[in-house]
Amino acid sequence: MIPELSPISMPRVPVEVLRARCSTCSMHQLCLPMGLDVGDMDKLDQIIGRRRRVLRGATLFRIGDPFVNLYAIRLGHFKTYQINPGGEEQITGFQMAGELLGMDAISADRHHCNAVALEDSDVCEIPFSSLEQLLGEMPTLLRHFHRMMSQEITREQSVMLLLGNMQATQRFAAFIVNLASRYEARGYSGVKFQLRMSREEIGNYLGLTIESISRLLSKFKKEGWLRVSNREIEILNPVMLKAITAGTGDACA
Amino acid sequence: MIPELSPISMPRVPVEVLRARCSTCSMHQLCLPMGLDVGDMDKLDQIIGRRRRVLRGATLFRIGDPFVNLYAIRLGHFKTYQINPGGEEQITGFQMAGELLGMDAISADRHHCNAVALEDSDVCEIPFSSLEQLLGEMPTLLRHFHRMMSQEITREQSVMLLLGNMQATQRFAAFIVNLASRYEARGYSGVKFQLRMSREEIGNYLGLTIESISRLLSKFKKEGWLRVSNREIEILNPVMLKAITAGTGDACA
DNA sequence: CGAGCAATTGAGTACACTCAACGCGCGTGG
DNA sequence: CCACGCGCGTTGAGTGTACTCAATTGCTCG
Repeated sequence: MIPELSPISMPRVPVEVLRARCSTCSMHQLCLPMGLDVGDMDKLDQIIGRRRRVLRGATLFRIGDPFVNLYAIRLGHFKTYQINPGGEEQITGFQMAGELLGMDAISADRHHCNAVALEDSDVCEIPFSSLEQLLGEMPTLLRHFHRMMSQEITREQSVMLLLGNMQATQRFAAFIVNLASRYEARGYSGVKFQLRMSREEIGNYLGLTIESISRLLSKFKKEGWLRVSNREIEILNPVMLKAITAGTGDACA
Repeated sequence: MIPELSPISMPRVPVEVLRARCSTCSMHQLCLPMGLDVGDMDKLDQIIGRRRRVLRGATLFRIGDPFVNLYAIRLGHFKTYQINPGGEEQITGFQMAGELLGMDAISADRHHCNAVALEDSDVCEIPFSSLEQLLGEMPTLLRHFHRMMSQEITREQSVMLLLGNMQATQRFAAFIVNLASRYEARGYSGVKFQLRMSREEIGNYLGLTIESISRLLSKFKKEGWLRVSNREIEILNPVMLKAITAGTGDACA
C-alpha cells in the first residue's frame, strides 16, 4: 500500500456531473456530498461568495490574517507554508484544483499558514460563518465537511511518516507517486504532468535540499524510471516508483 | 514565538469548574465550550458513553478498526502511530489527559492510526454518530468541535515544521518545551515532570534514533539546562530551551 | 544578445546513523 | 540473600547519507 499523501482525495466523479450540479463552485470538494438534494445544493450554492483570481506568486492569505473564508480552488495550484522563528519557510502542502484551503484557521480565527499561488489561479470564497450555519441544517453536508477536515489530518499524518521515517529516495518517489495519483483522480494524466513547483519548493516540502532533489531527478532519469524535461515529468516505471515508495524497492540504493 | 506543537491546547480553566459542569467527562476538551448552557451540557453529558480502562501497553484502537467512537482521555497518556509499508511505526503524537483521540478516523469510517496507552489510562467513549447529531442542534458545540479538529491540523503542521526544518538539538528542545507547556496548561508543573514515553518512542516521534536522544539528554544535562534522572525531567534553564526551540539559541552547537 | 534566475553537477564535510560494548535497575528464581 | 537475565539506557568509534559550498550549464525574458 502506498502511503496516502493525497490531501483530501477526491471520489471519481465525472466533471460534467459536478458542473451540472454546482453552478458557481463546480469541481471543488464541498460539492461532492452526493446525498444532497437539489434544494440543498442550491442553498450551498447561494452562500458561495465571490470568485477571486490569484496571480502566480500572489498571496491568498497569510499567517495572522483574520479567518473569514475557506477557499475552494477552482483552477490552478497553491502552496501553503509555515514560517519558523528563524524566518525560514516550511511548505506544509501543495494544493490543486478541487481542494480546499484554510481549514487550519478555524481553531484560532486566524490563519496559521501562508497560501501562495504557484500559477495564475481561481478560487471561490466560502464565508465560514455562513457555511457553519448551513452545516447545522444539513446533516449530509455536515458529515461531508467533517470527512474533509479529517482527511486533512490524515494527509498530514502521512507527511509526518514521510519526514520522520523515509530516506531521500523514498521521500521523492512518494512525492511523485502522490502527485500522479492526485492528477489521475482528477481526470488528468497520472503518467505525464507538469511540476507546478520549483525544485527548491519540492526540497523544502520533503525536508531535503534543492541539490538533493536535482540529483534524485537525475538518478530517476538515468535509471529509466522517469523522463524529465524541466518541469515536465513522465513516469516510465510506475511499478518501481511505487515499490520504492513502499520501501519494498531494493533499488533504493 | 515557540512553534506550537501542542495538540489542541487547552484554555486555562480551573479543573474544579470543569468537574462541576460536566459530570461524566470532566476535564476533557469537549466540555470546554463555555457558551453552553446547563441544558446543553446535560445533553452532551447524556451521549457520552461508557468509561473504559486501558492498561499500559494495551491498544485502544488500531488501524482499520471501524470508526464508532471518539475517545476523550480522562486519565493517563497515549501514543498514536502509523505503520509504514515496511512495518515500522512512526509515532504521530503523544496525547495526555484532556485530549481527544480518533478524529483522523472520520474521513474513512476506519481508524488510520493505532492508539496505545503509555500507562494505565481511562477514557470516555463518545459515539460519533450521537455527537454529530447533537452538533446539528448546538451551534456552540459545533463551533467548538470544528476548532478542535482544526487545532489538530495545526498541531500536525507544527510537527511537519519540526521534522522538515529543524536539527536534532532543536527538535529535542522543542519537544521538551512543548511537553512543559502542555503540562503547565493543565495545571501540572511545567518545570518538573515525568516522561511517559521511552527514549525510543521520543526518537521515533522526532525522527531521530534512540542513541541521539540519549546523547541529547546527556548534553542538556551537562550544559545545565535540564536535570535528568531516568524519566524524571526538571527544566533548569527554560529561557535557553525556548531560545534553542526558536532557533535563536546560538548554543545549538 | 545578455542579464538573471533555476537547475545541474562536483568535491568535500558534518551531522546523525549504525554497530557494538557496557552500565544500571529490576524482577525472578535458585 | 545473591546470581542472573532482561529491558532500557548510555557511551564510544566509525561510517554514510545528505548537506554545504562552488562552479557550470541552461532557460526565460527583457
